[in-house]
Amino acid sequence: MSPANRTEKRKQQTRRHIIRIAVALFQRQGFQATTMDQIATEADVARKTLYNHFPVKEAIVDAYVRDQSMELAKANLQILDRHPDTASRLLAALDTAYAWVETNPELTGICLGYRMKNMWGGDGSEYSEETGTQGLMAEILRRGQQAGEIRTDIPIKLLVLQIDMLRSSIVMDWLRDRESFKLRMEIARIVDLFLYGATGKKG
Amino acid sequence: MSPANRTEKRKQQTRRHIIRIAVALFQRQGFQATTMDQIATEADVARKTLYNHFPVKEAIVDAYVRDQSMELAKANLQILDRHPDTASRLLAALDTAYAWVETNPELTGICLGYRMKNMWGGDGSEYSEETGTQGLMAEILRRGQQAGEIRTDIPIKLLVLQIDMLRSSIVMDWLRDRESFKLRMEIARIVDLFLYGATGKKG
DNA sequence: CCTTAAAATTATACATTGTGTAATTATATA
DNA sequence: TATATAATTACACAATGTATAATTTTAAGG
Repeated sequence: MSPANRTEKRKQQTRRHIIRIAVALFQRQGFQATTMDQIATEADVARKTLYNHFPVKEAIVDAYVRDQSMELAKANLQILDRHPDTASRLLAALDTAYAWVETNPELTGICLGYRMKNMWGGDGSEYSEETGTQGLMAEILRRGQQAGEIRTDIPIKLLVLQIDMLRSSIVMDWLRDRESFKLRMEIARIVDLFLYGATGKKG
Repeated sequence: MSPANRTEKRKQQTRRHIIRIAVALFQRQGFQATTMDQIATEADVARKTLYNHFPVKEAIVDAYVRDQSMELAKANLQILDRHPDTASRLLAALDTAYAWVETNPELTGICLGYRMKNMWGGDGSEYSEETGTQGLMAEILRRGQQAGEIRTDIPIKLLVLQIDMLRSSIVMDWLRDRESFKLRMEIARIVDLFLYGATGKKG
């Protein structure tokens, strides 16, 4: 048998345990105020074990958000068929993503910052891992291409990045001043920008 | 007289001095291999003085790139009139920006990572400071709006962010594998994507 | 010129982060 | 049971970034 039955299971178990403990601390005291030492003590593991699983503190948040994103995306994949075209599918998908953001503003900020840093500063190994939401977006765009609604001369990866950036920028603005506007009211606008570009001319 | 004549001048002087010494070390040994201690010693200032001017090591690179960007943009502002429309102006502006990136790949990566992290993770104070290139882009788009080529229902700031992201993503790909394509060959494609969106339909 | 106030630099100590190495424990395989 | 592998652990360490107070430089006023 491969060395990945009880060993691997146990490893994933402690990994999940660390995430659970850490996120609870983050939500209670804030991310900055929580030290790796504290997480280690609270989770009853060696500090080194934390670093075996997560290279930096932000990576714990990233892992947590990825898990959440994956679940959200799975649920959303099934309701795509209820929508007739790319525009409405994007609207629906973004709407649920925003709902999560609205209830987890702190962690969202940490996570976005971490991913952006890795996307550009890192060696690229991290960026390749698709999150749930990104996979969902890719699927929507793929269907759009088949329907002739989305251009095919741009790699889907770049299109996903672009819509992701637009989404993130709106989230960013909202994180700055949460009272200034309702998050989902901006969705239609950025979807339109994404689809028809800066000229706004619709064929 | 305001307390900002000799004092401020002297401060900016040490600031520039630090940047000059630090960047030289980065280019000689690499960013990671250069410690703040080393920069302090080499620049003949206290380590604490570094942190008075720059909160983290990456901020030194950011400051340097900002200076460079400002000079590039100043030169470019004057040749905008030679180009007839928004598309060709964007092409020209991006072209010079890429030229700089091609000769400074290392620092570009560090700088992008730092800015992205601050843009989302930080408190926003950093993001508001426009770089030279961003100011140039904003000016181009403003003229485009006046000429009726660019939509006016989206804040220029968001449009600038978007083109900046597209630009950065291409740079990122290029940093990963510098032989895979010529950087400026991709310019026309992303300008087109920016102007006409994911549908690619041109009015 | 001398004094005082403000600002920048410095010296020092410190908590925290992240890494490297080797010892220890638990699991898989033979 | 014996052995190899993988995870966890203990320990030491370099470097980052922060906090505080002392010291120097400059600005402003009598």
